[in-house]
Order: sequence, then structure tokens, then C-alpha cells
Amino acid sequence: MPVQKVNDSSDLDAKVPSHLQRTSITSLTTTSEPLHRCVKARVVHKGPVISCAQKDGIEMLRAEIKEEDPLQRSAEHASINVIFFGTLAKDFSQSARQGDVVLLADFTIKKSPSFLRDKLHPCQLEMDGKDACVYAKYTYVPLNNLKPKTVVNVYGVVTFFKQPFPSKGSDYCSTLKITDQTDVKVGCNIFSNKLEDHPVMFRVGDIIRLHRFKTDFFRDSMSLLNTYGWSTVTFDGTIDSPVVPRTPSKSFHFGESDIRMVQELRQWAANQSWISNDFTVSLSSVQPGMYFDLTCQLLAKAVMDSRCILLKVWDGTKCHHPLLNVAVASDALEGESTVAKDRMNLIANVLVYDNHLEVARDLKPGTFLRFYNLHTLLQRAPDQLPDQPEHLSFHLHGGTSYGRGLRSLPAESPALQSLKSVLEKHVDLDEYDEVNDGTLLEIWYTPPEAVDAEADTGPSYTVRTCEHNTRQLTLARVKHSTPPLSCHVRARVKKYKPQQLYQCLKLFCSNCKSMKDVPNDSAVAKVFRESAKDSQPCDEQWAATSSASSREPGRTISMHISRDMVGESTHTQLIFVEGTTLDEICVLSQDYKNLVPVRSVSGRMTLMDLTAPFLFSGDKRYYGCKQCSRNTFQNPVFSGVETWDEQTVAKALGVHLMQYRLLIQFELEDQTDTLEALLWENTERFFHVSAADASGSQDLQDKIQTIMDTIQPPDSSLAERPWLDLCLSVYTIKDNDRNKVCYQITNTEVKEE
DNA sequence: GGTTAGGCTTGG
Repeated sequence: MPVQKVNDSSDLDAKVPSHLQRTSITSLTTTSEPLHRCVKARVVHKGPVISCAQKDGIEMLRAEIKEEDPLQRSAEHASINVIFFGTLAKDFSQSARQGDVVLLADFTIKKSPSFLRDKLHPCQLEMDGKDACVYAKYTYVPLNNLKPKTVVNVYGVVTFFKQPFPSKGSDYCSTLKITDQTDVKVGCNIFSNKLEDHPVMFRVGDIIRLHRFKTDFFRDSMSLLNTYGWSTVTFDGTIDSPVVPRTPSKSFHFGESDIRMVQELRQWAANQSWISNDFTVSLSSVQPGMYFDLTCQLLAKAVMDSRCILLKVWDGTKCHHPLLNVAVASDALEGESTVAKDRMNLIANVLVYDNHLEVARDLKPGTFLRFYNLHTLLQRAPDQLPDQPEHLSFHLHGGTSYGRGLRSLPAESPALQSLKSVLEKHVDLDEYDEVNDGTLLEIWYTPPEAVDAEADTGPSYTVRTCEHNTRQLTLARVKHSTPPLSCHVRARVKKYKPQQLYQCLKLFCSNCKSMKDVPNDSAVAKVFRESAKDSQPCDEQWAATSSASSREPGRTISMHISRDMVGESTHTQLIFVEGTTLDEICVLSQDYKNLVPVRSVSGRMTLMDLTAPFLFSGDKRYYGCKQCSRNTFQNPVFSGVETWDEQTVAKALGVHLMQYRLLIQFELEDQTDTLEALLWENTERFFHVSAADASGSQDLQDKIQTIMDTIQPPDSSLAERPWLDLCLSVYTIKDNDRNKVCYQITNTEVKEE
């Protein structure tokens, strides 16, 4: 049996098997009953291991021990020689030191051959590996007292460590540096092919006990390397926290003296400057470009590729920088949905690379963990505009420099207790999506520029053109906001109205704000037919007239022109047309730039009912507002106009021109809500199409249709629809004396290919 | 009966 180690003198006593009888050294004689006796003594001398030539080269070691019982210590023959044989000799040499208290059992008692010389004791004890056993109390060597090439036990406070990493050989390697009250720092390497045998290190300041480590010189200072029968135990370094051993090994010695050692080291370390360095970096205190350790909880994870894994974590505090979200398909995500917490800037998206995947892969959502040497960077999302704030990304780079790594922490770890209490305050967040509680959001929402939707980083089919730098909000948040407000959203189009796109073309009066649909051809044709009934051509002094018979009997088509304009190009002339059908004026308008349909009322030229266009100009038709047009046609003023267009014609005729507008109502959708938003003031910029041009161009109407088919492909699933980055204006209108909140898309354009 | 590492940053 090898030398067995215990930590306390009291443990030594407890080790004495019941069949052994404790004997004092002074009472030992050659005639003593040798079996089942034991002595407890202190090592006063330990000789080297020598090879005994007389006994087939067996190894042996001589030691002198002295009675430990205080009443017997000063008596005669209180010291005695002990000879250890074989493996016990080597074992004792390595594990026992001068000054150690040992318990020897089942020895044999022989006459001492040296008694006449040393006067020590008439007997000597012989210990061989077959029967005898030694229990030795561990002693710990202060770090300033290490001798090279010895096997020692030490205690120390950890000033640096790396989590176990694969060495170039066959083992994992843990590397650490420790110090103690002597202020000497000692490096230490631990090799073992079993990860579970490595010390459980949580953070700098932890206390570690090393048993059976071999000392050696390396670069002018002492270093430690685990050797046969080695073990480690670690403890939290926090003063006054319970001294709970963290050990990977199943059996280990731990007693009162360990508690004392740990407490003394804690006390000493608390006054050292190196111990206090930022232990407590939380998301709320993270700055860009930092390297720091983060204690947090894993909520969800996703494998990005063979060299990168995404860990979505939180610590219950809110970052003051907008956090970069990493787009992941929901089916690739393991763990809970973090949509609500992402929105509230509570989630750090940590990208874990390369060698750290081995640890990260096995982490289960819900686990508490700690990152070492986590790196923060400001980063621009792929489609982010220059005027938006950059977002904070988290990288656990490959390699182990600076202790870079990560590990899970047991939920009962003292370092986690404050974190857990913070997290518990957030339990109601999980129900946020159901209750849509705006108050809760108000409380947690502070970073003005922050908060991103889940798919923040993907491409957008649109681009915002606004100069302002307002915050991006979720639709749920927009709905809870108080108008007036400008904001940015990222959404998809669930539906839109009108489905018949030609119906989105509207006539709008800027004066009375009335809006009406563009009359259809049959309504217009009817006005023409009725106007042509009075076939008597009108006769105005200011006009030159030419007339022709129509195909229909009794109907005359007349064209009038201001006498001032006679001889001008037909493309610059303003021509008044009387007696035509709608079809006929359409044919004429291909040759004449500006045609104003008129009718005759008792020989006087009069505008048609304003249901019909008051001006045909090429393919375009212009309408006047029935309510706002003053009929000044009786005395038209044509002078002072260089070129005739819809504006100058309208002014000359006293017509209030109605504007073409495009109006579409979108039903927007993101992860949080849906919202109906109008595309109205901004439509022309949105589509890069003029409404007036679109009114007369099938090509342009097709262009709008194509864009809409991209935004919301017919019969498409949500995922097939592109994300739109939109600038949104939130405002109120009076609707039957009640305030109604409206949402309008502004400052947004479809990206040009 | 003993290689490996023996701290020292940043690419994604």
C-alpha cells in the first residue's frame, strides 16, 4: 500500500483502522507484539532512496521519526529509525517531508544495528510495501521556498489561467499562474488526456490546491508540473463565501486546515491590486473594443458554419450601444426565441470561433457560462446606411491568448447569485409577445438609437433616403408610440390595397384636399356625347375657328385657336375642340399638343363638365376640381404665356388643376405586429415613377406592377417576401371629431438595379 | 515513468 495522504492530524487519528493499537515509540521493544500496532510521529530526518546491494538491489530509505504525543516527546527513546523498502521507499521519499507528521502501521520491529552509535532507540521499524502502510499529513510549501526537481503540495491564488486546450501531444493542457503571501508567482502546467481531471477554474482570484506537482526551473523561475498521483482542488476566492471545494476527482482530502488555508489566502489576496481588475463587466458597461470576461446565461445557439457558432446570451443588463443582431433562420436556432429581448437590447450575439467550438457545441440553452477575453467591436450591418449608428458585435476569437475561452458555470456558483436575481426580474418579458405590454417596453426601452428586429442584417428591397437619424422600431413599438413621430421600421408587406393597381391612381385637389378616382372612359365618353349634342359651333371673337363635318350626320367638329397663336407650331398651340367624341379627341391629341374640349352654350364657348378632362396633352389627360375651379373661361387670358402646359392652361381657364397621385395601402408585418401604412406623399419617389406619367403610360403602370409583384409576390409565403427598410411617419388626423392615428411611408425608395 | 506548454489578443 502506498503512502496515503491526509490533511489534518485529526484525520490521521481517524485513519487508524480499528484493529490497530496505538503504541508509543518509547514503549517499543524487540519483544513487543509486532502485529497490529501503529505509531504517530514527526519526521525529523529523511534520507535518500538507495539501492541495497545485499538485497538484490531493492530500494530502501532510512528516516528518523520522533514521538508526537506531547507527554512522551521528552522521554528516553522517543525517536526511532525507520527503514522503508521497495515502492514504499520511493513513495515516502516523494510524499513525506521533514517535519511532516506521519502514522506508521503494521511495521515489523527489529533490533537497531546502529543503537550503539546513535543511542537513538534499541529497535528500528521496518516497513515494506506488502504489509505496512504510512499515512502522511500533507504539508504545503510556500511558493518562495520551492526547490527544483522536488514533488510538492502547494496552495495559491490564481492570477492567470487558460481553460484546458489540446496540446500538440496526447493531452489537454491547463496552464495557470499562482501566487501566495510570499508574492512569488509560479507558472503551472497540467497535462491530462481527460478533460474532467483538469482544475475547475472560474476566474482570476480563485484559489487552487495542488498535490504532487513537480518543481523545475524554467526561464529563471520555478514552475510546476503535475506528476504521478497528482490532484487539484479549487475554491472561490471571495472573502466570507463558503469554502466549498471544486474538484474533478471523486476522492480527495479536505479538512479544517484547508479551510484555514483558503481563508488566509482570500484575506491576503483581497488587498492585492491585481485581484480587483474588472471582475464585474456587464452588458451595461461594455464599451467597443474591449476585451473582458462576461458572466451570462445562454438563451439560444445556432451553428453558423464549421468554424463559427452563435451564442445568444444575456446578463439582464441593457447595453448602452445598439447590439448587433445576427440573422439566423428560426429553425436553425436551438433554444428559446429571443425576439423580445433582442428588441430591448438585452441580448449579446456572441460569435464563437474555431477551437472554442468544442466547448460551445455542448452548451445547452439555459446554461450559465463565462466568456474569457471576449472582444467587442463596432460593426456596420451589411445593409446599414452610413447615418445609422454602428452596432456592437461580440467575438470570441480563436486561440487561447490571454486565457481566451469559455466554460459553463454551475447554477449554484457564488459568482452567479447576483446575476440570477437580476435575470429573475425579467421573467415577465417572456410573455411580452402575448400581452404586447407597451408600459413594460417604456421601462426597458432607453437606448434611443437601438433596438433591432430579428432579421436586421439581411438585404432590404428598399432604401431610406432621409437625413435624420431616428431610431428603428418594431411595429409593436410603433403602435405604442405617441404621435407625431418619425421612425424607422423593417418590415415585409403582407397585403396591399388596391389589388387592381390602376385603381391606385387618384386625382387630388391640393386646395380642398378632395380626392377622387380617375373617371373611367365610359363616364368621360358620356360627357363628350352630351356636350356634342348642341352641334352649333361656338363663335368667340378671340378665336379663329375651323370646322369639319363628323361622320355622324348633323354633328360638326370645330377647332378653335386664339388668334394670337395662329401660325405657331401645333405642338405649342392651345387648341379648343368642339363636337368630338372621346375617341376622336384621342386621335387628334396624337397630332396636337394641347387640346381643350369645349362645348357651345348659346354660341358661347364653355368648358365641359369637369368630370371629363379639361386638357388632353399627348397621352395625358388633365382634370380640374369641380369645387375649386372658378369658371373664367368667358374672358380667357392667353397673353404672356411662352409654353402651354397643364399648369398654364389651367390658370388661363380658371381651372384648379387636380394632381395625379398614387395611393397604396400596405399591411406591414414584422415579428411583433402588423400595421397599415399608406404610401401617399412619397409614392412617386418610392417607385421612381411620376403619377402623371403613369396615368398615360402602360409601361410605367407595368413597372409599378412589377415592383409590387416583387414586394408581395402573388401567393407568396412570408419568407419569400423581401424585407423593406422604411421611414415611417406617425401622425393623427381628425376623423368625425375623433383623432385617428395614421402611418405613412416617407423618405423611402425601391432600390434601383 | 514524463512530449505536450512554459500566458501576452484582434479574422470571422
